[in-house]
Amino acid sequence: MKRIRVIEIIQTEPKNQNVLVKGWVRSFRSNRFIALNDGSTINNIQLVIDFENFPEDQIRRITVGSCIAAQGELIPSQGSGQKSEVRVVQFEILGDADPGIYPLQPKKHSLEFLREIAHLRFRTNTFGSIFRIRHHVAFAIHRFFHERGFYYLHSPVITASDAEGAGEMFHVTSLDLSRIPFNDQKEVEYKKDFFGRPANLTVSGQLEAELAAMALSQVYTFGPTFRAENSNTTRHLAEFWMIEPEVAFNDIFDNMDLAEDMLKYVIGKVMTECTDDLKFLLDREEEEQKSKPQQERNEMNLLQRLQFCLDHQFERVSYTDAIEILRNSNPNKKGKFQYAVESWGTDLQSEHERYLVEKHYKKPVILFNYPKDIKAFYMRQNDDGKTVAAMDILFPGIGEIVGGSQREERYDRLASRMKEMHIPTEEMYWYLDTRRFGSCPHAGFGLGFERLMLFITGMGNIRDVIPFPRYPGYAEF
RNA sequence: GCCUCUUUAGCUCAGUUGGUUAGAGCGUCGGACUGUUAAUCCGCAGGUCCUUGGUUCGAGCCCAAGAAGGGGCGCCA
Repeated sequence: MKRIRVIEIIQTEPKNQNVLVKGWVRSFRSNRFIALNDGSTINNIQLVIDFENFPEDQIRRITVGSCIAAQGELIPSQGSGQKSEVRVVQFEILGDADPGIYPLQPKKHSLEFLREIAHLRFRTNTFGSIFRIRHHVAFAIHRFFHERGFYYLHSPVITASDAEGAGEMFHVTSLDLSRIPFNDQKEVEYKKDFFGRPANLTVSGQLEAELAAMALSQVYTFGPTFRAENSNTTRHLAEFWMIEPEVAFNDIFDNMDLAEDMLKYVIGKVMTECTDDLKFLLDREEEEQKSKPQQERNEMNLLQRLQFCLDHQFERVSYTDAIEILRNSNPNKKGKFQYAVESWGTDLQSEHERYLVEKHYKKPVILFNYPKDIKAFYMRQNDDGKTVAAMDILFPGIGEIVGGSQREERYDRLASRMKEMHIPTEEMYWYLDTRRFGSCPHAGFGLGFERLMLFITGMGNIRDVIPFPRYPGYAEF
C-alpha cells in the first residue's frame, strides 16, 4: 500500500477509506490521540488509537519525536479541532525517540537553543515553515526569470581572480598546510598547488555573468557565495546564497524596474502559495510582539508588510537628495544620530538608511547615483564626473537587500578607473575583452537570498533562515 | 574587529542587603483518568549556580581574567 502525505490526507473527504500514513509524532494525548506530521504541511493529521487493542509495550514506544507508520480508516473526526482523523487498525514504530533524552518538547523553545540543535530544528513548526517557504522563494525566483526569457547561468564557485573587490575571500588549496612549499624569497610556490595559481571561493558571480550576458542577453546566477569577513551581525553569513541577474542593453532604471518587479513577483507568489506557513509565522510574531514595549513593536504585522510592499512603488531617491533629506532631518538636527550626516561624498550609515526607509518614506527605497569613490570599479561613471550609476534597495528592518549598477561599458573609462583603484588589468584581461569586442550598455544586481527570506518570514536573525549557517567560529553540522 | 548584555535543573526562567538545606513552570519518570487539541490530576527524581582565581567569618549574589551565547556597530548581500 502506498503512503498518502499529510497535506493530501487533510484535503481528502473522509469516507472510511483505508489509508497509510507515515511521519513523526508531535504529541500523544490521552494515550489515544497522535498528532502526526510529515513535513508536507504545517498541519498534523490526528491518529486515533484504541490503546486497549494494542500491546502496552508498543503503545509506550509512541513518544514525541518517534517515527511511525500507521494504517487505518479515514473518518470524520468526532473532536472539534480537525475535520478528519485516522482510526488506526495497525501501526509500526519505524524509529524510536527516547523521551528522556530527545531535546524537543511540545512547548516553545528559544531560537538560540534550536540553533544549537540545528539538525533537529526542522522538526519544529517554525523551522518547518521557514524551510518550506525557502523552497517556494527559490522556486519563484527561477520561475520569474524563466518566464522573462532569462537563462540560469552556473557561475564558478572556485575562482582564481582575487580582484573582484567584494570582500575577504576563503583560499582554496590542496597543499598540505603543515608543509607549505616556499621558494627562496619565502613566497608560497602556488605552481605546486592544485590549480597552479592561487584560488579562492567566489564572492560574486557578477563578472562571469557579465561575460555570458554579452552573448545570451539575459542571464542570472543563483548559487552559494562566500565571504571571509569577520562579520558578527544578524544580517551576515560567511556562506550565503545570492541571485545575480545581468542584462545586456539595460540601463540603471531598467535595472531598478527589474529588481522591483522580481521582489514583488516573489513576495506575491509566496503569499498565495504559503498561506498556512505565513499564517503560523504571523501568529508567532504577534505573540512575540506582546512581550515587547509599545515603542519597539511593528506598526504593521507580517502579512500587512508583505502586502504593503506589493501595493506601493518603491521610492527612488538619488544619493544627493537623500543626503539633503538626512541633513534636514530632525534626528540629525537634534544630534540623535550616532554619526552626524556630514558632507556629500561619505557613505551612509545603517542608522541613516533605517531613517529613510522606516521613518521618512516608510516603504522600500531605491537609492541611486552614489559618489564614485565609495563604490566598485565596474560601475558606470555618470556625466557629472562625481557619481556612478549604482543602486541599492533598502528594506524596512533589514537594510540593503539588493546592490547593483549599470556597468561601465566604455573600455577606456573602465581601464583607467581600474588603474586608479589598483585593480590589475592584465589579470582581468578577460573582463576587459568584453569591452574591446562588441561592448554594449548593460546592468545587473545582486540580491541577498537570505535577506529576502528575513523580510518574507519576519525572522530577526539570518542564521535562522538558512538550514546550516556558517559564520566566524562556527561551521557545525 | 569594537561596544554591550546574558550564563542557575533536560527547556524557559525566579532567586531580596552577601547569611542555614538554591526555587517555579514545562518536560522526564511512577501512578490515576481516558474523545483529547501544548489533555488533566497526584507523586518522585533531577543542580560543578559557565570556568579559574580573589575579597569575606561566610559568595549563586561582590571583584578580576577566561569561555560560550544574545544584541548593537563596522564590512556588505
